[in-house]
Amino acid sequence: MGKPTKVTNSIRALRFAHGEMTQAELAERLGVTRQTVIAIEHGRYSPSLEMAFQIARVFGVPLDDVFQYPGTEE
Amino acid sequence: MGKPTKVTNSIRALRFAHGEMTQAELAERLGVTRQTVIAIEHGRYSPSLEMAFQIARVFGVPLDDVFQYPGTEE
DNA sequence: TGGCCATGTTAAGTTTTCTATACATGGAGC
DNA sequence: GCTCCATGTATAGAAAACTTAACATGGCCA
Repeated sequence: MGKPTKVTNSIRALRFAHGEMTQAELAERLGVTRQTVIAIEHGRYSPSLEMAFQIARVFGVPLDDVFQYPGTEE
Repeated sequence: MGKPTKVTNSIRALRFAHGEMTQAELAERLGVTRQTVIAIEHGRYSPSLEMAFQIARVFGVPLDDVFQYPGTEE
C-alpha cells in the first residue's frame, strides 16, 4: 500500500484547536471519506497537492503549518 | 487521463531564473523522469505533496512560490 | 446492560500520478 | 545539407492515492 511517507502533519492538533472537529466532520468538509482523513493523519501516505491545499484552507493556515517535509529548513 | 488540475505553477519561470535549467536537469535533480516534469509544468496533473516539496527545495523557495491554488487568498 | 459515537483496521477496487520507451519538431551550429 | 539538443506527444503499464463497505474497540451516558 501507501509508502510510509516522509511528510508529517499537524492535522490532529489543528482539528482539536478548531472546536474539537471530528475526523468525519473534516472529511465531509474536504469532500473525501473518513478513511482518507485517518490515513493522512496517521502518515500512511501523503495527500495530493490539491488535497493538501484544501486541508490548509479548512484550518485557515498556510500549507507549511499543516505539513512538514523533513530537511526543508536549511 | 489526468484531470485538468486546478493547481497552477511557476516552474518554467523558476527554471529560467535558475541558470536556464533544462527540464531534463530538473528531472534528474528530483529523481523523476523528464515526462513527469513536463506534465506537471503543463498542469496536466498536480504532483504529490512530496514531489511539490522537493521541487520547492530545488529552487530554494517556499511551496507557495511554486504552486498556486486558486481561491486560497481570502 | 445496552446503545451511540469517535476512532481505527482490513480488504478489494477505481482513479490519478509517475515510469519507460519511442518518436516528432524547431533552433543552433558545423 | 546534417546533427545535436531542448521540448513536446503518445502509449502502455506500475505505483501511489483515494473510495466503499464491513467490522472492532473503548468511552460515555441513560
